Amino acid sequence: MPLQGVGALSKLARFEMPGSGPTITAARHAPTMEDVAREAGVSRALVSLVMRAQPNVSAARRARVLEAANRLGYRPNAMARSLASRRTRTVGVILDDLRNPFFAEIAGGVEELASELGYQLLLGAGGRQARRERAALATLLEYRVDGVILVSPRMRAADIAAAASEVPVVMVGRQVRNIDADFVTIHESHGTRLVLDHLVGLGHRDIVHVDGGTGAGGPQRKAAFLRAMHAHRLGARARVVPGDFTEEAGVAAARLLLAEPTLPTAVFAANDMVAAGLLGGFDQAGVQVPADISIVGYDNISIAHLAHVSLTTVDQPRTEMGRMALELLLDRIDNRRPNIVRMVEPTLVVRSTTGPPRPR
Amino acid sequence: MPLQGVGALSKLARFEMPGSGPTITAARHAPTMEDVAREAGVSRALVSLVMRAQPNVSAARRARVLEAANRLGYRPNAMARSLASRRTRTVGVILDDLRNPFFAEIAGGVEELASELGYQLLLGAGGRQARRERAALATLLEYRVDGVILVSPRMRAADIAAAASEVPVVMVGRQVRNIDADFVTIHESHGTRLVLDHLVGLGHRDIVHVDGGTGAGGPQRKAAFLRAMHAHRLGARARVVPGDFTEEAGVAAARLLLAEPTLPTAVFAANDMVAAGLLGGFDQAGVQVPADISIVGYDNISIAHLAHVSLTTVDQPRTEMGRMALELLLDRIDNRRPNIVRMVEPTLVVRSTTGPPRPR
DNA sequence: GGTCAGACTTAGAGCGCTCTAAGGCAAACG
DNA sequence: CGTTTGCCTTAGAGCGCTCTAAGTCTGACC
Repeated sequence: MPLQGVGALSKLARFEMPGSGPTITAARHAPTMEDVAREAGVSRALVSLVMRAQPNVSAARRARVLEAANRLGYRPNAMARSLASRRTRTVGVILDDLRNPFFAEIAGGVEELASELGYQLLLGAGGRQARRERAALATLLEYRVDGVILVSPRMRAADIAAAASEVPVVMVGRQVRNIDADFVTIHESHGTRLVLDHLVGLGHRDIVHVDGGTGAGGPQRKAAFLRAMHAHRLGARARVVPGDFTEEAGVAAARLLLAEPTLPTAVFAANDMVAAGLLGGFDQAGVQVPADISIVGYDNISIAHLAHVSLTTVDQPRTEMGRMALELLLDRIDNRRPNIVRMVEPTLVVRSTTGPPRPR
Repeated sequence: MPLQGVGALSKLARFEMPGSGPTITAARHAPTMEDVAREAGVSRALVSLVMRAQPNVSAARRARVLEAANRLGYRPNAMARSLASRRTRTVGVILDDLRNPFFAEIAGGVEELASELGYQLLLGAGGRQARRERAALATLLEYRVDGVILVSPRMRAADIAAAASEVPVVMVGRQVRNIDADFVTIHESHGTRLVLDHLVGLGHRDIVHVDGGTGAGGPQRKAAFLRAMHAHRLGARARVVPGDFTEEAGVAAARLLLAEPTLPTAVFAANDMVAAGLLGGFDQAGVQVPADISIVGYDNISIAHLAHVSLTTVDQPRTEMGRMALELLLDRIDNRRPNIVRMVEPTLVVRSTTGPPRPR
């Protein structure tokens, strides 16, 4: 195994004893193609051919090179390869925060497919700040990634457009007009419609939506709720309580609703965190779910399926979205073609927080 | 903005019209240092000096170069830089699965610090398979990362040792003897002792541990439980129910305990998932927590703090562990020094699933 | 036996940058 | 007024690989 930190020494050695044979110096630094070529008794270019699994190399030569490489512990230098070939086989992923499972799961999907296809992932997080996000993107571009996946980016459209003019870009969860990129988005209103079809089908009429405020997707989901209520001829009874995608908002909403003379029969939360807060709030007040009130979440985060929670919610196939984004990106990298917008269909996962309303 | 996919064309152009001036060709490919140097009227080396923020460049020259770079939209090529400088300012992170919050949060910690220090993250996931993990590691090494962080690796020690002899390595969550690497580990038994001190302090004597089976940390946690019970002179009453770190195991354990004539007064679960399962199981049977039985988890995953769950549990500072791992790694990269083992102290987070036992 | 296509192999010029050694040039010195 | 000292700046040799153009060597064919 080569030692580290002796690069300078090895260079010296090479100059000082030019006739001492390759073996001695080869052991001092990470072996290069040159070393392998010498060991196998062929030219450097042939080694390159073998390493890239090109045809037109005789089986005998190939075996000899491979064996030499193996003997030396040769590891191709991806930097040098990328520099010469102008291809890095690396894609950049920019997301908000890995600690947010939504992003982590999308990244997981990207990673999964990337490793299957022999691509490497360069990761950058923006930590909810457009400025840091932009910096992370700039760095990725310095690494000359073959393409970039932006997951719900917060950057200004102009910044994204600039990047998209330099490198193939796929955006997940946010659509921006007039940008040369592909998109993976969720059919938002469809998910909401599924929820209301379910609730109304169970017999609910008084349905409250605890919304997500101005956060990403919040206004859209609220609008979709109102539209869907309207479609069910319940437009007049549609009610929205303000929230903000957090558990605390759910707790607060539960408190608010409990303070009123009559409870609605069902609550549709902007996401699962809010739903969890609602669950907690009602639970503490002795209100039974779903006997007294039904609750539906959105996202199907990991807590939703817990026996103790067992939340009816809308699932977004996050892993699938990640894979899809990479798929589009790689296709985009080697085919010049019109932009694609891929819609993902959410599905309803019915668990035990929903049931028919208590007869009155 | 430079167009993509016209590299060959630009090369042609350069040869065909050698006297046509640099501006025409410069617009066709991503600008290089050469282009910036020409634009600023200085040598390429000076541009390099400026780009690396080296001293000994006059302010005037520096400004002129920076301005030229900006005008051209120059972006240093990290591949070329790495190749020449033999430093990539890139660290590799290998983990099991991004979709597991435990790993995602550690990775989040690493990312956070990395971006603060101007390092880039190359990510690889093993998907619970030692083979894939090894492959991911090999790829990272081809990219000549400056160092590697292995989070709870499943690889054989020999594979890790081989990697550690090529590149600085820091391991998180697993300790291996005789490997030239640093370690970030959790003081396992301390966490368990905190739990038992808490429970015994509340007056509990009949405490059951639902263990994690043979999974990582399972046997250790079980052993720590037995030791701590012994230390409290409760060795004879210590009881372990087999589990496996999943929610289902918790549900099954609850069912098992409920089938017995008397319930223990407290249960210490191997992790929060098991605790959630216990909670669900007892809940369904109408057993009150913590009035009838206290439950303690381990990990403090995001669900633990939900109002509806509010689980007393042991927190492991995952973000901190990630940051610490990178800190050690970077220190290790530029200082040759003895290996370091950094112990992280878990803390007990008391919420509402624990209370004094019901008097009998 | 000479020729030539086709299969293999090799030489060598980059890819875009870093970094050492050497060069230029002004101010300061004797 | 010729040096010397320091500060800037430059030339140029790589870093390890890819890839085109130019070989070399067979064996088949006439």
